[in-house]
Amino acid sequence: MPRRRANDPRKTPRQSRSRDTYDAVLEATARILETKGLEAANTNAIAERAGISVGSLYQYFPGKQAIFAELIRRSDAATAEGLATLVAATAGQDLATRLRALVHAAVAQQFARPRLARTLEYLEAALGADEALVAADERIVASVEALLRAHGHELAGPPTKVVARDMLWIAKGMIDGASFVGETDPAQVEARVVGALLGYLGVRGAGSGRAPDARGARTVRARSG
Amino acid sequence: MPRRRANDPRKTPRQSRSRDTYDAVLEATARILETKGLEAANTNAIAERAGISVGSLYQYFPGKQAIFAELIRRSDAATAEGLATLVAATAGQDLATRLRALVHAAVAQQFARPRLARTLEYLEAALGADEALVAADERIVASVEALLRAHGHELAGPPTKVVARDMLWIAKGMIDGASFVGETDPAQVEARVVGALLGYLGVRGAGSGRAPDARGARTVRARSG
Amino acid sequence: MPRRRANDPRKTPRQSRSRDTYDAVLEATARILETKGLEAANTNAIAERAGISVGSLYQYFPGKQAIFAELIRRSDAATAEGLATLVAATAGQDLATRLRALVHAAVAQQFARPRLARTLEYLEAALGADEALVAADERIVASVEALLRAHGHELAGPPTKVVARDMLWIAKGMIDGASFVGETDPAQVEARVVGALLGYLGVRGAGSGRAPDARGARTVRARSG
Amino acid sequence: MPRRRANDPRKTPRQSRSRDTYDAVLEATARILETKGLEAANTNAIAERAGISVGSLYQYFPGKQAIFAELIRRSDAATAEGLATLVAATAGQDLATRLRALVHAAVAQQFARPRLARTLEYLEAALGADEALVAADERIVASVEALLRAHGHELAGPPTKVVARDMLWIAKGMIDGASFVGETDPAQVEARVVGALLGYLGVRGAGSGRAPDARGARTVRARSG
DNA sequence: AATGAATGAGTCTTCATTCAT
DNA sequence: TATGAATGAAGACTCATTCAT
Repeated sequence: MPRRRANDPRKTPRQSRSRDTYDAVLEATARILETKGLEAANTNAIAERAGISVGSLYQYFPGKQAIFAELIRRSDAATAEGLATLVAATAGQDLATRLRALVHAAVAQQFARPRLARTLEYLEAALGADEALVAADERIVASVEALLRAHGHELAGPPTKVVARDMLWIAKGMIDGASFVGETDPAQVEARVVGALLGYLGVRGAGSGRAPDARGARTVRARSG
Repeated sequence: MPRRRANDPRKTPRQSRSRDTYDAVLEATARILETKGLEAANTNAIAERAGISVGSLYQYFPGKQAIFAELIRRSDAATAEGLATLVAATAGQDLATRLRALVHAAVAQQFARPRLARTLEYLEAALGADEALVAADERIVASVEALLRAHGHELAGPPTKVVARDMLWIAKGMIDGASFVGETDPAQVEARVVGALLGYLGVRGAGSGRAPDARGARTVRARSG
Repeated sequence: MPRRRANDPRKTPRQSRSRDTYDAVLEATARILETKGLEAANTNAIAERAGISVGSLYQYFPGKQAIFAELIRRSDAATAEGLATLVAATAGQDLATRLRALVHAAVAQQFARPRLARTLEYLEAALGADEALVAADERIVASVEALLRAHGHELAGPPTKVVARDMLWIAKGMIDGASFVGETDPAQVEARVVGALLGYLGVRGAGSGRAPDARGARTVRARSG
Repeated sequence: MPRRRANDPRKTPRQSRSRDTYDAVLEATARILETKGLEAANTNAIAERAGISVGSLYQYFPGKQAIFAELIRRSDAATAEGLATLVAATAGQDLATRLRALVHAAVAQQFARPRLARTLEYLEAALGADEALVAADERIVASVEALLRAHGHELAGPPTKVVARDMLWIAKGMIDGASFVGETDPAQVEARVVGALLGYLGVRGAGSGRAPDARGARTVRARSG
């Protein structure tokens, strides 16, 4: 429910002391969301967890929603950043290898704080878009698009942007699902996600140098059906 | 404020009058979730929308959470039911066709009430599992497993159950994403999802009788990377 | 500070039970304003004094300001009503006598709850006008206008309406002042106010049958100045 | 929240720098009261408007109430001063002329900052009397008393002090009222107030050299009533 | 069974005041 | 002396739940 006030932070803290307090609020909120969920994330609890008073909290954020908004912004910005970095760092390698790197990072993040990720996702939808959010999202999609173009995807099928988004949703869906169901081995998840992405692209993970079935990929015998 | 009481409905109403009231509460809740979101779904609003008094509401449900829980249960049960029916109804057809049928139904449901679906999903995670929920989930997975087995999947790769789950998460991720981003053409989404699922299974949609790139599938040229 | 919500009561209570609660809130507020002042009139205190819970208070009023607004409305309506009644009841009597009756009532009201009257006055200005308030004010002025016309005022000087307003302000100023300074004899105040009003109208209280100086009126010898 | 501390300023600043800061606080408060009202006059806003820090504010005033108190004191002192000066300056002129001068000043002040005047009045009543306030009030009344005595009022009617007070309240009532109702022409108001005062004193404004009805005074035909 | 008024704990937010720097 | 970050008590308002009718 969007409040009347904007969800932008009240003051951008420059001094390190302020910066610390600011970050403490965000981290406290993240911890509460992770451990007790959205309902437990009230301003008093956040302030207490951050080791400050409610009054101080309101000196940095105009309201509770703004804390959530900033948390989402940071999370999305970090993802965008990480993705771009990884895409750049793996330039020259083959597609499967590069995807594996990206998926590895995504899985790691989700498995670190599954509930937080899920809650922020819900909040992102509930709070409504925001310039910064849209920008981060664009960067994320752009990174994947760049990757696809580097491997010749633009030649066929739906627009690259659509394909990039689909890949992101596939990965997100599978990773969320796995963590929700309680899977414990990130490597297994990772392998299956990469398999799914390559499958979606119509590329069998041939170049990976190992049997496709080893961990993730699979084949369905063409039978009666 | 989540009470310790169970989330089971207070009584399973047999009489049709009671049944109507009970359903009215659920439908009212669904409508509010869809149109105004979780924050607006308070017991007073629900009762009013359902055309009854709060007191009556509490005659059928032990608390607000129980209404949500039942909504989720029904939604999941309906999905399980529908899936099983579709799988049975399409017996003998080829895999791609059968998947297309399933995905079609899933897309239709999500596009009908996107916000409701997303909110229930969040609530399902926030409220925690529940016998009935687990049961429904099992049935859903089982339907897909059956489908896979019918087409010879059990022979290779990860356990069929894991594959089934992955497929469900892939579909859910893509469909949610598409509706979130505001895609308007269900057919497009459907085609891409089917493509992704077949790709994941290592089956190129050859049997579908039309060019794979037409709507959903795509190929990546093997290049340098 | 006008709140976002309107200052109209939430529901106009028809049943006597509700009506009682509604009135209890208003009376409690009046009592607190009279005895402890505006700062002490918080919703918790009001509810407690009214013998109800805060929740109930909010079932009848959308907010604190609305309680004040209604209090003002009632006070102004009562004044308008009383004035109109008195003017009608004294028809046929001479002007001085009629004014005396009006002033008598005004003094009585102010002396009954001086602080309440003053606070409501402040709030009326702070809250800003309101249809009902304006209407009551019109009726009040109209009563005095009628009185003036009945005694032939319309023939000379500023518009009757302006004169009527002046008279009201004169009376209000003097009565407030007297009660503020702590005067204890209402009769004295009353006599002086009547004298001032007649003097303003250019009518010496000749017809009153007693020496003008007896209690209120006075004469200044025309001397050097 | 009224603390128990006295409302006296913390220190009477002698140095001009301190004096400036002190005055800046008072002026800032006055401006806020005038433009945004009492609710907006919080210490942070005052300090900001005064161009100082809250800390500094508390170096000069023991609390918020003390600022208001000093503002009232100054306002009343200025009124007392102005009145005394005007009375002295107009010595030898006739009563109507002298009253006109006083009323002119009063109207000018009220029309300059109507909301401020009204709010201070409310605060004066709410905060309760204070030595300095009482002293200023005595001086104000004394000025009017002196005026009356100079024109022979002491010979008849209620004590001169009472008459003086009445005159002050009449003027205040009318002027406040006029500004509240939104009258825009100070001259009109002025004329009517002078008329009312002379009428109260039993003096028709004969000496003023113009028709009494022209602007302010009026006559009521002695009719039946 | 149904009603809906009543409850009051809990939540968000403000702001007068203090105090470390 | 000045600063302004920090404090936390207090206040407005909501809403899940109960219960008298």
